[in-house]
Amino acid sequence: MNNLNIYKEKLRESGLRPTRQRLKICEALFSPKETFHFTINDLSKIIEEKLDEKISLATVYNTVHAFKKNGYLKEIVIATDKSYFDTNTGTHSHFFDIKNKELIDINQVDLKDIPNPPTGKKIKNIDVIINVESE
Amino acid sequence: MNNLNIYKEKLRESGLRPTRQRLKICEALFSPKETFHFTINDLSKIIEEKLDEKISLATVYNTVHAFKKNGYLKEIVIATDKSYFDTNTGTHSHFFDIKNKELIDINQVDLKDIPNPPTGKKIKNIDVIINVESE
DNA sequence: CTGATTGCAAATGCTTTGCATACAA
DNA sequence: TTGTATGCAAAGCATTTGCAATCAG
Repeated sequence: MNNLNIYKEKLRESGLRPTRQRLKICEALFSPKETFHFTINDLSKIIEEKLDEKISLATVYNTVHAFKKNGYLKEIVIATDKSYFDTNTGTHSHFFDIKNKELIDINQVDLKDIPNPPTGKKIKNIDVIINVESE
Repeated sequence: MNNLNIYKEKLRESGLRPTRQRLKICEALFSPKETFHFTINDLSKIIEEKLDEKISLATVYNTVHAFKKNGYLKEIVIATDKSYFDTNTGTHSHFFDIKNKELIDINQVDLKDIPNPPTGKKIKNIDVIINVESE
């Protein structure tokens, strides 16, 4: 695997030891051509079924959070009971179909006017979710 | 209490029986002059401490969901592990300070261009959350 | 070696459910 | 009376934690 060394390097840069588990997780997340959305449970299943490796849930949680902190993943805030993540870390927005929990990336939606934040606070980021439903 | 009959009427209109518990919840939610944000647990505490009544959590959950379904409450989608609700049911947006879990209402933020939804789907509503942090 | 990482199982916290009891109409 | 609502405790889930065993450097 050629990407292996890239992943190792990436991890080391972030002060994360390139363990077998983390490399598998990198493979699952970053080797697909297209970016995608997933829950922790999705990811765990992908690794188990497609990459033939069983990684403890605790480790998957740890790693996903570490990756998020280092900017390799983004969390998507939607009206669900679980956390969704996105391997697309560029600035963009989403359609969300709450019925089938389907997420679709779209170009960033710009606002007409960005309101001034309360005194003493600064804007960190803006989440825009366009909720849709089947007609 | 003068509002009592208004609440009773409102509940009946929605096919909800005006029980003692539901009326207390109405009082907690709709008698304050200002709208506000809350979690189920917040609401439960308010009723217990300020209205001197202990209502089962299950009932509070039931009622809040019934009120949401009938449009008396809105749910706010933010990056937290619990559900937040808003007694302000008008169209508006929010600032959210993730550190202290503080929500602030703002006028609705309009988008420059609303992207076309995927074929066969229609837009239901758009959530805009402006995440802020203390400087 | 030595601290970082893993994995398991237990714990946590929010929310939902089942079901007997109480209540509104 | 009769279906609705309540309340309790138990169950369900997603997520986190504690800690001993394992691994990377």
